[in-house]
Amino acid sequence: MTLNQGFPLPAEPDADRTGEKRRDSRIQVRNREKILDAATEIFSMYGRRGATLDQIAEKAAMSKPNLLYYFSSKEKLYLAVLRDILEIWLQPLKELDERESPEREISAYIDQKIRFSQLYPTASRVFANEIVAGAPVLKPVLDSYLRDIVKKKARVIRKWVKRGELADVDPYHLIMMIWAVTQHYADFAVQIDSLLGKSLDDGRFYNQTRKHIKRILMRGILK
Amino acid sequence: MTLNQGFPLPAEPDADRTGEKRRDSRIQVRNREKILDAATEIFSMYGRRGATLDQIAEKAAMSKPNLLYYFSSKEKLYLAVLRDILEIWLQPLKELDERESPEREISAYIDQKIRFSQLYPTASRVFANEIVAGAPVLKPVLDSYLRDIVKKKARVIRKWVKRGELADVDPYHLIMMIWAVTQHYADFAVQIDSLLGKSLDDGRFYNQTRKHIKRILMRGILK
DNA sequence: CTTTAATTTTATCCTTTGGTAAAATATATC
DNA sequence: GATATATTTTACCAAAGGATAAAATTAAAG
Repeated sequence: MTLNQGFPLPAEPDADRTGEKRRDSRIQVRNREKILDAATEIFSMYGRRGATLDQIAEKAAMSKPNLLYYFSSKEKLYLAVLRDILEIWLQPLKELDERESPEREISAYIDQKIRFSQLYPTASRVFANEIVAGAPVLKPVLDSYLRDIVKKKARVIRKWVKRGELADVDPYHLIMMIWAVTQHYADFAVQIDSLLGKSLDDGRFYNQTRKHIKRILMRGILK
Repeated sequence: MTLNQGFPLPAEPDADRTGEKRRDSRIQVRNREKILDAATEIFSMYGRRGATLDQIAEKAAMSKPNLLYYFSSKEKLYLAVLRDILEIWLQPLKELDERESPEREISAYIDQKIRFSQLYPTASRVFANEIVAGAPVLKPVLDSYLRDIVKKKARVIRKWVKRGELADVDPYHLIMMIWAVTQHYADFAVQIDSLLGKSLDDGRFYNQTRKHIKRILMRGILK
């Protein structure tokens, strides 16, 4: 993963990459990524506080002090992980385009969200964990960045409603409904596995899920 | 809270209430409940592993050893909290009755679920946390108890479909969709607060949410 | 090949945390 | 109100966990 760019989280103020040293060596890149992947997994299982550097270091196959050489504290590492996630997470929403039909746009949005659940279930869980925990770290971002984007997109949906292309739905509830349903398949994957013995990794199941969600939701909101 | 009865989690084998002593004194009941409430809150914020006995004890306004007098370990306390939650959580599903119309039954089910999200948001979050974390403790319960109930109720839904009272929906996906959407309002409450400045505590918002969810879902699944 | 800079390891520190022991206090029962 | 039982407090402990220092090793540059 690691497509972190221009993200609105406080760009870690220092310690990591101070004073604009020579940029990431090959080894630097490889290890940072190894750590971020390991951290994502451990944070998804134990949460920001329950996760330990020992576990992460072990999963990343390096010593704890070595890990701390790349991310100077647990908190910074957690931040780095979240930064990566939020960017991917929000991308699809930004693409909702009022000039297209709601049928096409919302359908595509659901597709992308469920795709994300398939591709990055662990990342999704780190995010879920952070929010369920009360967003101790992300709260400011939710209050500003997320809020703005969603407000903008709510306007788009409202326009569709006014044009009579969509039933009279509340934009916010609709968006949250889509989030809830699509993320559920990543966040509550164990439960789904217990009930059905399936996961989104299974291509058949993935498609069945996708279609089912879309069928019900689209029927529910189209005129 | 604390309506724990006949729950399928391993009835704590000993240590608490060994050898059938004289039953809970008034003080016993009061303190157990105080602790369970505090624990629910702390576990919901920090997870099973991130939560500390110190925090829980402080919130319950007693010393740590005193707390340990009532629940002999953190793990036992966590179990006790989960036990309480799961019972309430599953109750509504058990009530789905094939002899009634799906319109009425599913509508009532959604009502009950969203009600639970309003009444016990913190409990819901402890549960969410446990599942997101991979259900380290509840997995066996999901694999047996939950699985059986859901299987039974899936049959009910399938019957409605066959009778032509319901669109051709997959029962499992439908159930999960309802879970996802209703629990979302408790589990991701911070996010909703960030976006809308509202919570289910607000009676107006509660009703608007309830109706909106039902409108879309019912439209989506009724013939 | 050196020399310099980047990376990794080893040893260690201090704090937090789950849990225990035993004394002290309060409550209930006769 | 004395005795037994239940509850609470105080004082600890060992292990875990985040973090640092400094030595050792490896890689890069000239």
